[in-house]
Amino acid sequence: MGKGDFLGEFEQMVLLAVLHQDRTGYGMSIRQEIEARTGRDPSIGSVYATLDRLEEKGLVHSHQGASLPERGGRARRHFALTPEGAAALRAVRRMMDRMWAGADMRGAGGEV
Amino acid sequence: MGKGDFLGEFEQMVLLAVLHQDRTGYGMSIRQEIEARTGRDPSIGSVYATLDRLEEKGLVHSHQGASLPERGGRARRHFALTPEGAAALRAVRRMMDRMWAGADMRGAGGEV
DNA sequence: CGTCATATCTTCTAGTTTGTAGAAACTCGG
DNA sequence: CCGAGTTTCTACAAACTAGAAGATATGACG
Repeated sequence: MGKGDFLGEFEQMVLLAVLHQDRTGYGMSIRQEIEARTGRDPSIGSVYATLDRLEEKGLVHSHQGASLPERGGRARRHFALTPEGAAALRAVRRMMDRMWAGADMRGAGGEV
Repeated sequence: MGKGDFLGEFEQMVLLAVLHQDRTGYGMSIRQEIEARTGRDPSIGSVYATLDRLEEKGLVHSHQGASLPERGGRARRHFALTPEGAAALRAVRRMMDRMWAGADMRGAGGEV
């Protein structure tokens, strides 16, 4: 019924960013990973909101980082992919691959 | 501000289905294309809602089909990709490729 | 002919989930 | 206490969803 059976667009990006920084990534660094790769500039709030949703769904797991930041601040919350998260990523990838299969962009949107 | 600068997940799928059936596709057939390729079973209402949104954004163009259906019913509304739609598709593809680049799923979600 | 039953297709309505941004709160070192 | 680095909260906009309602053509049947 719900739409919650699939990954939204931004959820995919965040999940991939978590994968790229497995176990070491936290809010800020994940935001940066996305920015560096895509040029998008999501607000930090968006990232956390999505991260929280992904954790609720069991696709991601978080734990408090040891507090040894040298330079002050609140303890980091590190994220890691769960097996379910990895599976969701593979599933969405498979779906999109099928949708793209045979796509011919030459002349798309041509003569009206 | 809005999120509307990018393509949502389902918007991507619909846009690709339109591409695959360029100029001949209409609500029902587009729904089927998605189902056939991905196994998803979106309601027809979802498809039209998304198609309308895409047309508003100028990514898709629609026109009434000639009424020669042999077997009664309302006239079909055919869809085609616009140049902007093709560009949006290429853009989202590029973004996702960058997010996936170097993704290593081996052992992802491993030892907790 | 007329109008009705039926098949196709589209539009409308109403609600949930995702995505967004910015402000507020927390926590550490100095 | 103050400033820097982080996370959480609040409030709203956009995307997604399903199903019911509306529209429009054809063929049947009197």
